[in-house]
Amino acid sequence: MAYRKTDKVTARLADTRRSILDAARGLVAEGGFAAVQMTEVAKKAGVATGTLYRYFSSKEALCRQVFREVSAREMGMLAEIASSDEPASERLVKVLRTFAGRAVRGRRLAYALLAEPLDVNLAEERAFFRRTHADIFARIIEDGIDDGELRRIDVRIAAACIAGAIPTALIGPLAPESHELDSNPDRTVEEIVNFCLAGAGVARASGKTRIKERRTTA
Amino acid sequence: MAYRKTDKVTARLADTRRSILDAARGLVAEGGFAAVQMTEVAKKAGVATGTLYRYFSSKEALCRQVFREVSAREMGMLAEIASSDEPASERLVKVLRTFAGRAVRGRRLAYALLAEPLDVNLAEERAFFRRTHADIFARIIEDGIDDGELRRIDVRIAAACIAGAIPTALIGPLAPESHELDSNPDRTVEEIVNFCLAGAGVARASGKTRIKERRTTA
DNA sequence: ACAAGGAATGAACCATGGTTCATGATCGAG
DNA sequence: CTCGATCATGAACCATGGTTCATTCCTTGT
Repeated sequence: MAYRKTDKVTARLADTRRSILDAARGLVAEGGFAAVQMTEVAKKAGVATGTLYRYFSSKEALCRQVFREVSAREMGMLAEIASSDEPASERLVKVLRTFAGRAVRGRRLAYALLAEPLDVNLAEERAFFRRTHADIFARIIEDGIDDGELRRIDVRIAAACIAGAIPTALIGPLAPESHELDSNPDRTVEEIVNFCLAGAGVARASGKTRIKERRTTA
Repeated sequence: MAYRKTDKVTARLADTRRSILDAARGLVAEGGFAAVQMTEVAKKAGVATGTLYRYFSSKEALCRQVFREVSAREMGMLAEIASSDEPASERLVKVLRTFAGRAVRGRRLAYALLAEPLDVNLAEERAFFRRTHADIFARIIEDGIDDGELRRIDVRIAAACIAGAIPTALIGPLAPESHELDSNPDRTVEEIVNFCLAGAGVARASGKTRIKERRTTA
């Protein structure tokens, strides 16, 4: 007979694959998908460029995989909260806080996932990611309406609004400057969450918002 | 003496410049900035590719100019409404309706301006465009708060939320499918506007104000 | 009409960066 | 140890699309 992969080899292959994915993910975390160049990935992973193509059929395939892995973690987190059995408004608050909070803390990665200019192939992946978000929001809002907790609105549109408002307010070019954000991310998150809740018709249980600053932009 | 541009020549030059810009704008309207290729622009404008470089120093310069011209019209429109002396909540409603309404009707162009993946140079231009939007929203909200019409919120964040929610809900991958949108764009617009108003704390006075929106569309 | 520019041309050029492939190293089985 | 098969290598290749520039065509003022 000829050749049959032994476990050790299989493991090594898996390792290499992992290290390629890790390298790519690292580049994304540093400079977004724009910074993913095959030569760089190879260098960082400690393999030759040609090797990349033994594990991924193309740059696109590699990037897709990275996108999936990174986004899966986020989605899972939100999905879990969403499926708890608390009242809808409570779940909504938690989901929004988690979404906004995680984005604010991992801004670079969040930017790559949500807002970075990227080409059509990856845009597809992002579309899925966003749709999933929106679905999670929509589901909760729908529950809330069914239970009479929320006023009747078009859940899909409200969900889309939320899915757009949060990233833009946090990480888009409109976002408060980084230092500002870093100095008090929780305030910002809270404010954004409030906007979305109000938009979705959640009667703001918490009475205190204590806001002082009110800045006119330039 | 040698040569001095005559008026006729100056006019012709201006014409050529215009036709180049128009050609580029046309391509943007059809396929976004991604569809702007110098050879295509030249063909469409009826000139040689080299000629383009007599009028614009680079592709980037051309695209920037196109972006500015297109976005200026939109911003002017909103700014005008915003500066009227109606009560803030009224202005806010009008501005949002106009923004959303125009985007929905010129979805392709709106996509190019607001959401299309584009490279950093143009992204700068877009950032300015968005910031201006947000400033307009912020100004109105601030007025509303000062007049006691709106509850106190962080105006910049609310403005950013609005600026993010509208495009996403309308033209992003989350948007209702086109046929759906086309069949009843006004409903969708109204629903989005409602979300934003609620988010900004406008007590929905709505006895349904039928507003004739201004069309100046290209 | 003609000389002296400016304007227009478009094929050639070039930079970027993804992909390939001939070559050599490594591995499994007999 | 040796053979056949797989894996790894990285320099060469290629496609895309923006930019250049030698050449030609037009305009202007005498």
